[in-house]
Amino acid sequence: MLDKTLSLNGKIWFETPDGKLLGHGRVELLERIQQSGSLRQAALQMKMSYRQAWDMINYMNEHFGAPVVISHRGGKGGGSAELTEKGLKAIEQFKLFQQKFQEFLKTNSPLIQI
Amino acid sequence: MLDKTLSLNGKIWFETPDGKLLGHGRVELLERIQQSGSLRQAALQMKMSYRQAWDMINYMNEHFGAPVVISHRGGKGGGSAELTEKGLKAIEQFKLFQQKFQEFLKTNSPLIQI
DNA sequence: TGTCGTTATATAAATAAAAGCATATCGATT
DNA sequence: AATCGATATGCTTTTATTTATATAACGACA
Repeated sequence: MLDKTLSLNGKIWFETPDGKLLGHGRVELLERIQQSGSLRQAALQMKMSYRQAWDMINYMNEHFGAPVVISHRGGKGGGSAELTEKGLKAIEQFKLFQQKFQEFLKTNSPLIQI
Repeated sequence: MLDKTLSLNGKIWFETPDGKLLGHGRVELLERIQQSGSLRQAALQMKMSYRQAWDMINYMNEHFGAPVVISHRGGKGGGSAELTEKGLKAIEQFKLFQQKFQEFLKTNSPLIQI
């Protein structure tokens, strides 16, 4: 019998041998940094601590081949953060596979037979 | 450029509106119950506490349309646990989609371009 | 050169998750 | 009816994770 209350879901991410590198949450963080130009603002928008956001960016900067975010402290506005080409490419690529994955879920979910 | 150290990975699960219902871990637990006929043995094999294993089974029994495990206490051996048809079907179904998902990852992972 | 707001970082506090412990319950077998 | 080992479940303790707090560093600009 087909159970409509039962659905297939999941998540995907990019990883290196060291572990997870980029998933949905970090992509959203990168996008908000790109839009606001501020790590602090991005963290606030996502209701996460600045510390956690900084740790995420720091981890990515150290594990992608090159930094995904360049940050500046001091100066006008107190400081800022901006995405690198690598960061932009990472977002674009993840979204591509994310879209494919959503299609995978959408086509397979209705096929559950329990 | 193609980065061989970067790969696509992920996980899938069955869920109801109440949340996750069946993923890799619970499937393994069910399989070990099926093989050993004992919740305790299954928990020990997976190095998890009996309590945690019991909670998992209890949650599934209450959220699948019908129980996935029937347990008996007392009697010969002190008690036992066995999978229902529903439980067997759930394992089978999850493994089916899991296999499809692994193919998805395998074919897409080499396509990452960062 | 003093101010400002952000980045950067350590340390402490608070939450949440997991594990461990204790104990009751059960029924075939002896 | 006494025994046995597994199931069932509450409660305590421990561990891990997250969040909060404090403080230094920084550089454009007034």
